[in-house]
Amino acid sequence: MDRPYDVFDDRCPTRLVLDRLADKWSLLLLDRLDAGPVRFNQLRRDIRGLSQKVLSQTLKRLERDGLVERTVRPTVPVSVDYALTPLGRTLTDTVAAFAHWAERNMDAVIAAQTAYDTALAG
Amino acid sequence: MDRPYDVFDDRCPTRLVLDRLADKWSLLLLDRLDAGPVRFNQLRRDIRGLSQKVLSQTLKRLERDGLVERTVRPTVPVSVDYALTPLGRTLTDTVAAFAHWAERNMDAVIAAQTAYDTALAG
DNA sequence: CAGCATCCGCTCGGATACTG
DNA sequence: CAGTATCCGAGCGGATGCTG
Repeated sequence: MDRPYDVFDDRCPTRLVLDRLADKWSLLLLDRLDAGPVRFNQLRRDIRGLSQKVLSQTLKRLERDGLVERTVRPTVPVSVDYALTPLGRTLTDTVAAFAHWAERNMDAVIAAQTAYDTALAG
Repeated sequence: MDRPYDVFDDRCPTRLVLDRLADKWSLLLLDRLDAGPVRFNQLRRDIRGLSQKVLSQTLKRLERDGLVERTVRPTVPVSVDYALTPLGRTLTDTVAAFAHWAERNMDAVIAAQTAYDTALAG
């Protein structure tokens, strides 16, 4: 079969999707949602440094792309939780791999940075 | 063992690494370099839409983080090629998964977007 | 060929205040 | 609780021109 989509082509629509996914907040959100449905303010608390505005924007985009599902429960006051769709769930392994990579290889990265910087200074 | 690093903590250094990796151009570069060493202008040509300035910046950051190795060969004129380090190679599976995901699930994403948009319009 | 330097528009994203 | 609305500064990144 031929390749209908190619991320290396800047006119390919996959670029737009890649642009959304290749985002710090999107990755952290998808990773956090893997454990199960989470409510809005809980996400805000869990993902440190994520402002309410950006959280709202990012969730909306992920929902539009079909990765996240928004559920409103008619309590008083209203409660909303976010969960991964089946489509979104196909990404969690990859997303988790990313986060795990940073945490597991941080020391190697720091070492490389130090070596790089001292090589310039020397 | 305890967890020395936590990407959900905004004071954790892994956030900085995640920020670098969670970038469209970094992902495309790492993916492109998986096939083997590539020269500067070749990368520029292969990754459509990537400007020379951003290519240069991104390569330098990836080199500093220890993911990419820069090799200068004393030809005339000088030729430079970039390759993945062993550390960088530990990421390529994940990176490839991302790119492949976008290409393979594009139709589902488009369908979700259309449904989302028409739901708003209706 | 493989970059660096500069200019600059534009968007991202933080802070703040307000609503059902 | 779960958002929306607005303001605004910082920086990403494209365009252009120049170098060894």
